[in-house]
Amino acid sequence: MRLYNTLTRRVEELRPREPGRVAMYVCGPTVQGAPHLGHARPALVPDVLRRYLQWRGWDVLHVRNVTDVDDKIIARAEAEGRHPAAVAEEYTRVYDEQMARLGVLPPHIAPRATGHIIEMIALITRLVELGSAYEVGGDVFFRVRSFPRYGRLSGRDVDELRAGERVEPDERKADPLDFALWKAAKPGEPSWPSPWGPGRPGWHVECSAMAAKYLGEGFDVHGGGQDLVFPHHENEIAQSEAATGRPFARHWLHNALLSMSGAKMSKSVGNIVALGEALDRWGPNVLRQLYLSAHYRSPLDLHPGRLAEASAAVGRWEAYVRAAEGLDARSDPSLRAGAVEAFTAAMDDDLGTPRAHAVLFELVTAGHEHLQAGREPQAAAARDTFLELAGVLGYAFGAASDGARVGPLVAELLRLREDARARRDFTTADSIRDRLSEAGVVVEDTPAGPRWHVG
RNA sequence: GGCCGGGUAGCCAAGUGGUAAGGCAAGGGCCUGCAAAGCCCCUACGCGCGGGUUCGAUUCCCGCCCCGGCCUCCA
Repeated sequence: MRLYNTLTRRVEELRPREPGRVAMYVCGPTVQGAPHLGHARPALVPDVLRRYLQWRGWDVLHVRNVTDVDDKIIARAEAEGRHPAAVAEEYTRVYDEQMARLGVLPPHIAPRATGHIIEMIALITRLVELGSAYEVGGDVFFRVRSFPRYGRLSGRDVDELRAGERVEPDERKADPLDFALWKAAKPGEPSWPSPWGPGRPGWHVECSAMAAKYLGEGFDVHGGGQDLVFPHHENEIAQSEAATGRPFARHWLHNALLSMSGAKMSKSVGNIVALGEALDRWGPNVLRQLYLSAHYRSPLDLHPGRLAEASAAVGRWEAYVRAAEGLDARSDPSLRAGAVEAFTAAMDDDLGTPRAHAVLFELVTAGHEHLQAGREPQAAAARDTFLELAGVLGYAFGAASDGARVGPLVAELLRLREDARARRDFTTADSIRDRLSEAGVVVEDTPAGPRWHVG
């Protein structure tokens, strides 16, 4: 398995600390509101990596944190007259629920920042002892220039950073580059006791503390959105490595961002699409197809028509699964072997999901050809291989349970329609089909009789 | 200004030092009572622009242009 490593700017072999066992930490949500389409990509990319590695027989330990204390959560709580923890709790649930709908496997551990204040205080204390951090009036800052490798991940030179250019720096900092590890409590804000007085943690320190707690030093993969490379991940490295003297994470995985018709997705532009609404409208497979149709390191631009394309693609897949339903599974092993080889080659090469999609399309085309030629074992093998590989990417093709309750009714109507067709009463036959279509039931005539599905 | 991505057909998107996967859309055909689904055919003399290296470059090198991101606790 080869993966691009932001740290080295190269595609490198993924060599886990323990052979066959990958420890992965991914930056999760700040639970300040409902997730939007942009939040889905950094959840889906690690999900696909994890599913693929597991399919290849590796063990994966997946940790994704929840940032449940932060300025925006506090601001929202204040505006709504609620306790910040209530806001965080609500949106943690919303996030988990929507990730489940998207088909993202839940992480094995989902630590919350507020549950790890003690670990963070211990880390900060250590940094203060070592001289890497200093306290000023209840705040504690990390001394960036004390960490020689600062800037390595993001390719920045400390002397060229324009800290303070866009935002007035806190004048108590010894250096404008320094960042907060601990923030003294302000009235009305949540706070915890600490050696520096009541306060709350800075953002970056939670990931350092929680990754260390659950994955230890030098774990394998650390992931997140590209926008987190600087300063968040740079700061995580500085804090962690300054404290331990050891490498923090071996492989840094960053997904490119999403744009909407060429524009950044942001509240001020007003082009945010809520993940929940997109799921309602398109369903998990279509969204997943959309995200995986581009390589994870390429920017993904959404515009009208893009979702429709993904929907058409998934529709083609679903149509084959339906067409090959019920075929005996006496398989043609050569068919699976070839597809698996192409699929594996694509995925091993830095998670080449677009090429993996091509393998799926080719399986579907081959399957239809076999089906049309009456070669059922091969058609069944194409279906089974398709379902297996699509499953590795997280696609789910369940039975059409939606229609179960109306099945007998539809069957009766189709029987009436067949009678009409036998009489060449096409007006009645088409009327029945049209009415079913209006109700969401698609009818397709085949040599073996009519088939129907919801959709 | 610095750093990081990206610029391949109408749209999306792989890929390679030797002549461009796959999908969507469009067009033609087959099948069908008509559809739907499916199958077949068709679609980039060209891979942002200009140089260079080479027998040969879209793929390597140099310069430039355009788009996006980060440089502020944005996924």
